[in-house]
Amino acid sequence: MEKQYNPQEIEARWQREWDEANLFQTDLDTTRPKYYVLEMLPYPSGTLHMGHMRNYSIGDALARYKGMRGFRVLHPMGWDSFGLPAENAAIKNNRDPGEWTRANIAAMKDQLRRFGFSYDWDTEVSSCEPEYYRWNQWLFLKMYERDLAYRKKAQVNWCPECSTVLANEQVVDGRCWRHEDTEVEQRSLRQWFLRTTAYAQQLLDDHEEIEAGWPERVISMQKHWIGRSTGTEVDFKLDGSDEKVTVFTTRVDTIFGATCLILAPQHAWVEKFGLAARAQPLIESVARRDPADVEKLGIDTGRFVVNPYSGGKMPIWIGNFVLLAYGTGAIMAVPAHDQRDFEFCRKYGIPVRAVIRAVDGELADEAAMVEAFSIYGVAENSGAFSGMPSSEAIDAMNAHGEAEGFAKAAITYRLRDWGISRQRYWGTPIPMIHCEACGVVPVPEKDLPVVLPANVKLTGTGESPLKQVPEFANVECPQCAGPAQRECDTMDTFIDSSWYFYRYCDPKNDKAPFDTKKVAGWFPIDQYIGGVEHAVLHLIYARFFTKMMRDLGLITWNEPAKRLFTQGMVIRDGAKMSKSKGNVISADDFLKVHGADVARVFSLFAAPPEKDLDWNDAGVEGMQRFLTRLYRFATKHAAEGVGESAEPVTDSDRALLRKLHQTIHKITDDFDSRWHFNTSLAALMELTNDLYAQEANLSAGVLRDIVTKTVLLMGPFAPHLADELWRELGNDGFVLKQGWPEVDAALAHDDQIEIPVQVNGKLRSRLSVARGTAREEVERLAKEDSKVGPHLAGKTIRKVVVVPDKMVNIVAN
RNA sequence: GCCCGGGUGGCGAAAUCGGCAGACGCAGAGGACUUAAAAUCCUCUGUCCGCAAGGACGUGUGGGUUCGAGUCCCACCCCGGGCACCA
Repeated sequence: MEKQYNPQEIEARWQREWDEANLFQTDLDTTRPKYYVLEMLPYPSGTLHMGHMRNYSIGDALARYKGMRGFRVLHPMGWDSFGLPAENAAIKNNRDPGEWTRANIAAMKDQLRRFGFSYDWDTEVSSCEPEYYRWNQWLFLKMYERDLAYRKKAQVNWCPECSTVLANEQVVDGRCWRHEDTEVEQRSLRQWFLRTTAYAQQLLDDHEEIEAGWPERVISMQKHWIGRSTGTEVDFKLDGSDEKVTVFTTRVDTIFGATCLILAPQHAWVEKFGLAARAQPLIESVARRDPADVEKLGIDTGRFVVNPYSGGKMPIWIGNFVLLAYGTGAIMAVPAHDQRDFEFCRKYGIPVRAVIRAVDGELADEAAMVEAFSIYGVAENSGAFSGMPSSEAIDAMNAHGEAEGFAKAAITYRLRDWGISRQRYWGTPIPMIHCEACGVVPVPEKDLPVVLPANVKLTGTGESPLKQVPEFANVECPQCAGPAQRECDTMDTFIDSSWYFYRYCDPKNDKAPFDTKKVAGWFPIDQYIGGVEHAVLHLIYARFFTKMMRDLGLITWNEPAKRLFTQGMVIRDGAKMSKSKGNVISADDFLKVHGADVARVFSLFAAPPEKDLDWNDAGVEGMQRFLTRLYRFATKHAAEGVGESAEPVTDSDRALLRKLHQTIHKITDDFDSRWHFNTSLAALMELTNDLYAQEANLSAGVLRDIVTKTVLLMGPFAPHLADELWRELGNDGFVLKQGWPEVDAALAHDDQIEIPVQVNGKLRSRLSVARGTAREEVERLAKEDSKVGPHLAGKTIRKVVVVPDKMVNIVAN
């Protein structure tokens, strides 16, 4: 009997049934192949947005598909629950961040449940709980033991709005990644760092292992971020002294053309020369500006260095375009062969000396130069190296410098060590103690976790809030038992998300971050899914942590995730959904009006998952119509054909069975290769349309077979509807526990096919022929075709191209 | 400036290996049912010429390769993203 589709009623009922049956519990039976599908865990802001919903709809479709294909699936979810929003909300509303966070988690978990995502909540992880963050602390201690965690005074990025330090990765165009309008300041603070640079080369090399499964874009962004360049480090002696300054250059072949040495304004020698105050305006002149708009500024220090290759004296300058953080913070300026140096030297009247000529040309006339000649050529006026091509000169000069002890080949990375100290409350306490007598002392492992104290007064002044808590801050030194101070900074929350995916495999372990054997049974992650905005933050940190944990002996592999998928953003009215733009669709409202299945199907249908999705309310109606059509058809015929043969009798039977099996083939292929679920759903719509069109001509048993398999195919996309119809058809159990429908190649096969006939590449007719018709026969039919004839009149056939079962092209003139 | 993507109807898109461009959905037009509306169902819908049959044109622009190009090659234009005074 045809029924009315009532998604809200159906969805609530099935969510209850799934819970009661523990349907999503992870199967630990190791006889079946495993599949680990992971979606990036959310920050518990309190409400799920449509970007999350899209991310999880993709992951859930995959998880359910793999489940139906016979894999035991690990499909976990958790909470990246430390972080500033909780603290800011606490200051604003005078509420405990923990209480606020846990209430948000409860609300979002309920929303996830109401979307019907197949998460195993027994593996849930929440990073703000001591059961989790104690292992952040433990890992930190292990890194400290291996000198991978260290403390140093450093120029750091300070966001006045966040009142805390930011990692380089969290600074975007000189502004805070959380506050687009807030300019980041530089402060000199003592901070904890993780030695990510120790893994720079491995992070690059191991791209090879993941290249096949990660988007090229992400790999290329990471390569650029790590920024390896090969070159030479050269020591220049201060004239009249034995002190040296080192510069890094990729073009040592140009060194005979160096006419001055330029220090970054923050370089140690600037202070040494007593010029720090004068150099300050140079620092400010480049702060948060587009480099193209910044005029080059310099200060002559009046000092000189000696060029170790040429023996010549070169003045030392300070320049605003030299970066302290890259290379050694000092450069040799070769104006003739570097455009930036050229601009600087011309402005300040520093000589230009050409030493590289084009391979088939002459040395440039320095006085007439209007721009630098910056490509490889042949060295001239370069002592013993004259006449050598650039690359040869580089090798020879490296060898010479190394022999003489003033230079050596070197590799420089753009990647910096990861500053992780945050002067905030809602994060993992750094497990260190400062003792006046013993210095920095690690908290003994047995004293972990260092628990974040509750009821802390938050003021947002920029001082670490934990300093205001004497019972936390004042502690006995573990070494000498004297009075000591705890480290009161907390860890960057990106630490939390750098290894959470391991914890899912063993979430309740209180002896170790995880059991090595348990994670080995699930890793690597078969498919990781999340937003591309994490390409250089989270995804570099996560790879770094995996390598570090491998070196600690916790795991044995190099890379956490075999495959990564980055889905597009959800856009509405031409902009990313955001509160400030007022174009947000609330998940709760949507569930009330349309239900979960409509949301899921719409988000998968409206665009292929890697592209941005334009949210369109009319399109949503269309998906509702599709689900309703399928529901009505299935319920109308639910009782028919039980126990009857599914052998085709009528032509309609054969046509629809063919369509069904072609659809199964297509969707299976989409899941296994391209993930173009928009076309999977289009195929299911076509099948549904055909069912309606042939409704009266189908044998009951065939109709039942087709409807049953269509319901199974819908399982990954609209799981509530699928289970409801599965039950309506008189079946037991859940769609998720059924096998994925098999393609019957014989049924999918078309015997009679239509092939286009072209004359000179233009479509003129179509032939209906049996599949496999011989070339000659097709050619004969094409030439005799009544629609083709007029186009051949008066012409000579020069050639006939026949692609069997595909097309015919008659070339004539 | 450098590195990635991308450009197809009114809109979201499809065309997976060089072989019928525009599947599927939205929007629109017309019709059926209805006292009426909603819902549902049916038909049409790239542009131009034509009563029609049919024809011409058509995947950012210009060239090229090919029997045949949205797809491959060269040059260019535009849009989006990433990085950016990286020595």
